[in-house]
Amino acid sequence: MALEIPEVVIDRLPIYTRALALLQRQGRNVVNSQELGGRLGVTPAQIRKDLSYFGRFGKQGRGYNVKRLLEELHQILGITREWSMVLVGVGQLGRAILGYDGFAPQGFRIVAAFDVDPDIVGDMVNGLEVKSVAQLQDEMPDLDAQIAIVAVPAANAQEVIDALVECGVKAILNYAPIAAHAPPDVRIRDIDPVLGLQSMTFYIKEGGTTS
Amino acid sequence: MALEIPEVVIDRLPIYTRALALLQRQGRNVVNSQELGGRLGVTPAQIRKDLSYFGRFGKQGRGYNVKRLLEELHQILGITREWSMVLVGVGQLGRAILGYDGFAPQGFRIVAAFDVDPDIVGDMVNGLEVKSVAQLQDEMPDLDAQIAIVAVPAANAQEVIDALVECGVKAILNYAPIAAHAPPDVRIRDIDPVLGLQSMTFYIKEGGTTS
DNA sequence: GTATGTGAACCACTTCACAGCA
DNA sequence: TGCTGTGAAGTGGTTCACATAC
Repeated sequence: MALEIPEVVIDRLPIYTRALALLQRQGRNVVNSQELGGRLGVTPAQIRKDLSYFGRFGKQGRGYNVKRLLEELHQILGITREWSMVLVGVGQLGRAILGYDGFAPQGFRIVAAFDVDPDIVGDMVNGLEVKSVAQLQDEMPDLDAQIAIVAVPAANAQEVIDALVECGVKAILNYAPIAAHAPPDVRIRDIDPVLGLQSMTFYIKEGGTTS
Repeated sequence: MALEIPEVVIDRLPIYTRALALLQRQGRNVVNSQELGGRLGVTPAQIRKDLSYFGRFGKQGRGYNVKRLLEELHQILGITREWSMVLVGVGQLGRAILGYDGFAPQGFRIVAAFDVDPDIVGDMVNGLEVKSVAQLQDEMPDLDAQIAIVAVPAANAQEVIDALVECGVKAILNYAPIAAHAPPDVRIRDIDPVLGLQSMTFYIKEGGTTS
């Protein structure tokens, strides 16, 4: 199987997955690239090309079986299983993340939470006892978590990420507003709503130009 | 001035801005594209090319004056002013957004919050009285908010977005996990942490391939 | 007849490499 | 000498268009 799948393609697969899951809930059995593309704002050719990196899932003249394609995508993305995650940073943002109900239905579960603040360590938050970051090295082996969520202040984010990498974490969802560094075998996704706002203001700042 | 600036370029400017602001706080006066690129994981040529769309801000042999470049970028992005935003959806997620302390320092202020739930309407949250979405049309003209944040359940997100567009909103930060539609003159940014997780699992699912 | 899968053509962004300026 | 600004070259992703299969 191919080693040369563009990263943008991988980034689109979860979107397809999300749309297919919706179609399935709506009771649809079959969908074609045209309709799927229309719903997502993506060209039909794009969808067909993206899928073709992984196999031939459609039927000419008909389209794609929703259930089948959804299963294939789950397989491809590695989301047939549950994934355990650890959270570092249990401040306001961290608590919101712990309370976010969008992870569990998709198979992502936060199994431990860490903080530096001694006033917070020991607290029960959403059914989890907050542990000290000092214990990270000790606790991680038992947790079997390859994914971490970082919700600490910008100033401490890089050191936390370094520590997590040291513990063998392979994917990081970073909420701190910094450009984080990690070895090439560790994936990082940054979530910073302000960046999105700041790029949108460019376009609206004065009856501005539409793309 | 050019009408043909790639959207990817615009998306990078806030990152440059963030890094320059940090440099400024650290007391640095000058930076060259090499160092800035190193910090951000971007090639120096990329930075120079991106900036060249907007003008000539550097000095040969020296680099860029941090303060000057920062000001230019603020100007370009339209973030010299404050921006007012409205929030729709004051559930768990909405409350977390209201409490998020990352917006204000960057000049983004939530000036009103709306919800459908009569049990929530009237509540004071973070100093704002929650209004009914039914009042959206009435309230919006006074608020002078061109940006909206959507934090309602997926099932209601599109109708809320339609209503906001109707009210003249020009940019939407969408936290609902759907592919939202809007007219071309309205910008949308989606924030869905699950999509990020699902694309990362592709790479880590079994001692997986690094990019 | 209809919609997929895919090489080929196209387009857009990135990187190169060097002239030009401090 | 050192680093920017930028045409030109290169690269990679998107779209086209049609043979293929149902």
